[in-house]
Amino acid sequence: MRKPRKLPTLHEVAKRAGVGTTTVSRVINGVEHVEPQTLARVERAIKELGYLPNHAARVLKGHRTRTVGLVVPSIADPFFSSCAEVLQGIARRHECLLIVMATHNEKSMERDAVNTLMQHRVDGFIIAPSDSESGELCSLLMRASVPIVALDRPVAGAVVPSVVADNFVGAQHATRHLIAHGYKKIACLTGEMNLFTIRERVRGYQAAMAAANLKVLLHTSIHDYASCENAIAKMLRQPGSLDAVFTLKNSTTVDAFQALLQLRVPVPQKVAIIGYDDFQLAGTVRPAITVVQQPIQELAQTAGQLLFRHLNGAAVSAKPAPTGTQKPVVLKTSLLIRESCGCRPNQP
Amino acid sequence: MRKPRKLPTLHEVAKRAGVGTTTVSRVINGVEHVEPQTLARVERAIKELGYLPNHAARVLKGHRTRTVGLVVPSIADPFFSSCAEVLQGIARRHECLLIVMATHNEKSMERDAVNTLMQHRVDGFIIAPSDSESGELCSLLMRASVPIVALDRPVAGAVVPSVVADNFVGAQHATRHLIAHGYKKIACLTGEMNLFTIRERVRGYQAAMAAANLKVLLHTSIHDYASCENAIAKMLRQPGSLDAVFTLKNSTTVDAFQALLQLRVPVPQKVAIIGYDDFQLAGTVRPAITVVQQPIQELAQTAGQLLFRHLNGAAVSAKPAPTGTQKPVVLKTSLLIRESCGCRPNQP
DNA sequence: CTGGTCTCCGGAAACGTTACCAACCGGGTA
DNA sequence: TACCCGGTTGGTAACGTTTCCGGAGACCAG
Repeated sequence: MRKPRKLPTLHEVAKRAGVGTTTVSRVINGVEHVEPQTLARVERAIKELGYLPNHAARVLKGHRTRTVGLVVPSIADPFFSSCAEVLQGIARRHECLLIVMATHNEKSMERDAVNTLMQHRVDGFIIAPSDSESGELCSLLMRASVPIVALDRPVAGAVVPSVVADNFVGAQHATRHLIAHGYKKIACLTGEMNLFTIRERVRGYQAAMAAANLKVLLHTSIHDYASCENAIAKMLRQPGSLDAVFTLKNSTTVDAFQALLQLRVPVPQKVAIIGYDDFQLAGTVRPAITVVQQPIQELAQTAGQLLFRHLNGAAVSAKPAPTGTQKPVVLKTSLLIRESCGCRPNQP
Repeated sequence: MRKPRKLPTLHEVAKRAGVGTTTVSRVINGVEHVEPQTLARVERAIKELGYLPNHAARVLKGHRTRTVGLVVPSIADPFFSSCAEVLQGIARRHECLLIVMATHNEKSMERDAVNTLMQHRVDGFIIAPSDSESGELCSLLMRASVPIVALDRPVAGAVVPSVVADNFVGAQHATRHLIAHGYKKIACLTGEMNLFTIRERVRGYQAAMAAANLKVLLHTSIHDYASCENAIAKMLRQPGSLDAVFTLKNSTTVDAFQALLQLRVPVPQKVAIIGYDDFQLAGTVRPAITVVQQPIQELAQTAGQLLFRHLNGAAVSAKPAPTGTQKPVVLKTSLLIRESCGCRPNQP
């Protein structure tokens, strides 16, 4: 019962136009040396038949698929969906199709995604690797010599070029800012510690605290609103044990802020807060929330540029970098100062 | 200089395993009638060579691509990226690949997207049509008889099944709620009026206002924060000319809310506000914002189910629906009552 | 008139896979 | 012995393109 799939082929166009298949092929590829008259005939036939070239057949013959894959933890996450949007634009400009796959930070899904993409013979990869899964990536790289660039997180045993934000400095800067305000009991609410970015941010926080001789207050098991409110309430129970909160993840920032409001803690008079990653309404809410802002657009943009430079430019040799291991491209973050850190709107 | 692209083929696997290509094909397709011993040999060869089937070649032979396309205005938009996430999950469950394309509500990009997807011979489409562009869709439908389902907005001269939210009732309900609170000067800040969803919401607003004998206050040219604040400030200048604001789009809600705060207008004591579409922090902000909540998950889910039912189930005949035109599936919205409409947390 | 260089065109061989068909091999049955 | 049959195999023709190669004219110089 499954017959209908039958689009016109190049042969049918050729027959209808009374020319050979080669000529039709030349026309759809915009090759010159075709008489204007025959060209018109062919174009008419194409239009009349509603012909659309069969991508699979083209790929099978010529070797490029004009397709690149993007592998990210989630499409719904604002950070990665922004990246996807930017990258799709870049791909479009290079007449490429972008295929986005979500891994939910699971190894098996990541493997699946890469596999699927390889079966589709994508010309290149951009991937936000779920940590320490680079073995497979590298083997794929060598085997197929398909260009890969890592986004947001470097690949562990990395010989692949990567573009990341400066998580360490970003977190360090934010923590120092709180310290400069005179806060001493600064708690850090992390996200999943198995993520490279989170670990870097923790390191930055720790470095700043250590440099100021302050005690590190790390909470690594916050995963939803309840646990967040719980942790904060617990700290508040002993007076003077909490000055400020530094949250390392978007959703945690929101949770913590909401918890502080819920617990009727004046922000920032009693407890200040800085979050990592900007979000919608962070500036609208009262008090407006100070955050570390990531250069999302630039991150995606440079990753895309890097990939397409490899794709169009010089051949990808077996040794991608003459220097050995690739230095990752590190992009600066910036502290977006609003009110929740204790600053007045127009004052540092 | 572009040599390297050379993955092992089925032939090479066959040669290495000392069997025919047919046998290898049987193995990778999990067909029975293969002796355990040869199966093992083949599987070993596959592993050793790192063989991955060439999707293009498979497609060229058998006719299904196990690929579906999703065409939406934007990937970065939370509404559509949530849809994409859900749909990708469904596709995965059906062993299909989802390809997402953004149109930015431009006709040309929509045409491009559909074209590209057709060249890739996707098995089916889910599309949020940028209005009144259904001519092409229909022609494609008939020509190629590839299943399409419309998401969020119906196709104009629709013979294609569609899944939409009840924008009319949603807006009507919200407006009535404001009216019930005693507000009389209720302004409606629309989004792009060429979008079906927005027009429906406007209709709902108008219906509710008319039923209560109230004057319609429509603002159709709000497109950013400045114009939003401007419009509100202008209305406030004449005392008693603004009771409440009903915003029809996510970003407009945020802008309007921010403008009211900026203008030091007590919300909801002086001016109430209800927005269309929920968003992060809508419940955290003070006052918490009442919104019309759309059934995003269900929208995507039923669209996906509809598509895959067509794909797997009965053949898609030339006349998709025996009844003629397709009735769209309409999903209920709900009014998420918080504070900005004038309600106290636990009171209607 | 011959030979060479253009321009325009078409035949046919790939590309990597699947599906059809035939073949082989045991062994059970007449 | 002749026959058939079910479980295993392999050869080979497609699928719709692109590309190589060669042919047919047209034109010009020697």
